[in-house]
Amino acid sequence: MTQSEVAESQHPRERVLSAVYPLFAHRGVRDVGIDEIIRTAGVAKATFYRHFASKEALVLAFLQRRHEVFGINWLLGEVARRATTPEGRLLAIFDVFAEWFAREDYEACSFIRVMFELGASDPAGQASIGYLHEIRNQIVLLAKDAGLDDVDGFAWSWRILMAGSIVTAAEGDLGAASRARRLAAALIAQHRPATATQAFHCPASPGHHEGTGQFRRENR
Amino acid sequence: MTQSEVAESQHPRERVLSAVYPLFAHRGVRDVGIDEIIRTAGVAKATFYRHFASKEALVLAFLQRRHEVFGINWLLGEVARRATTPEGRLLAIFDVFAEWFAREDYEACSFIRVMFELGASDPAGQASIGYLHEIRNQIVLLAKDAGLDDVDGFAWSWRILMAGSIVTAAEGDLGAASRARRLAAALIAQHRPATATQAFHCPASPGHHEGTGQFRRENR
DNA sequence: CGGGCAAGACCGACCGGTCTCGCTCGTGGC
DNA sequence: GCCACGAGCGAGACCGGTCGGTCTTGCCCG
Repeated sequence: MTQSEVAESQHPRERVLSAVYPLFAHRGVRDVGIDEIIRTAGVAKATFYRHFASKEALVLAFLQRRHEVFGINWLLGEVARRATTPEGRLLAIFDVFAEWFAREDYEACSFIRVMFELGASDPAGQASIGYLHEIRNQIVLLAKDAGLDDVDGFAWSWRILMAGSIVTAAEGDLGAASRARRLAAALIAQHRPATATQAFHCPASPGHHEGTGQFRRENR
Repeated sequence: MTQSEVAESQHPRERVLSAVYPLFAHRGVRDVGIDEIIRTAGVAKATFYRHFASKEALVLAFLQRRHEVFGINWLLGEVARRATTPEGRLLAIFDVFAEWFAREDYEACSFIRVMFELGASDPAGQASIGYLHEIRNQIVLLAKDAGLDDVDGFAWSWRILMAGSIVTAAEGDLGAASRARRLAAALIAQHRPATATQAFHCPASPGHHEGTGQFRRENR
């Protein structure tokens, strides 16, 4: 193997995965057909199906790739470069988001998009939800590091801010990240134990249950 | 006309719209084909195309219908039934959301789903973003009623909470609405003018711009 | 020589969209 | 009051294109 050419002389499976990544990430899953995939990857159709049992298998592999290169672990690394304290690392998530949202080819979160595109009952939708839960679990660990109260409820609320800013950024809000950061700071204050908890006014909601870490909805 | 039968003896366009509504709302737009639509509506294909120029035109009509029967005006009505004060009406949004999320056939926000499914450059995606902006504009008016500061930034932040809870509810958080409500209360406190503004600690972010009402991203 | 490959023909199913049939029913001329 | 007409309709054949997926061919390289 000459190793020259471009970098295309890799394993066909790898060529397919790296070719399909931007297509799926930017345009979603259903809009990209097999023919376009193999054309972009420069791979024969038979070769594609030697390495992937079906398009669904490719989608699952894409989601895993997304999780590996642009998921929570990548985010935790970025966050660690920017802050040293546990609370600072939490808030730094939205500084990373600010750079992400500012990209002119901002493509939002593939897990959320696939969950909506294919539905929660589809295997790829289930996998997406699984990765989103993995993100939330890491938030739980960060919250524990920060010594916060009710880390599970905190992580769910944190996910609201992450998902909400991702969506409103796609809607067109250029300041979504900084807005979410302000809300995140308030959320941290709400979950700081004992000393100087919430000093702000929280109007009561009649018949308003607490809503702790409860979970699970049957797939539609 | 006997007027009996069922209630199906309406105008074909209306039959198509009411038949397609649950299909699009629950399964998205691309998953539902023309053949299934006309079969469900009990309408001939030629009749369908007499009333809709294309499937895209049907999607646009669906979005408009969604906006009319389940959009911001419906939400404002529900909210008015539950609260009298401006701040109470704002917070009541998440009480309505709590009931919405609890439905076993919860289908999330069609505007967000279509925006992600078709992309921001697609006409239907553009229309969806337009309806989302209309929602935000009504939040601005509610915020003005409540006498809050920076109503535009407030409305964007409020949309973060709405969109975020919608997404995390789809992920499986049964308490998304009450969590968002708590955050919303903190957001209102942040935007209450002068008297007793934020008493909580908001850690500084190095090089962190303010992020006011700026807006607009070019369609990808 | 043989396994993995690129190229691409081929498959049935379905896509969005057009067009041809009859049938029905409301309407206007008489 | 009657009837012929025509618009609108349901049913469905049909169109080219594309979908995901299979299979054949011939090449290249170990």
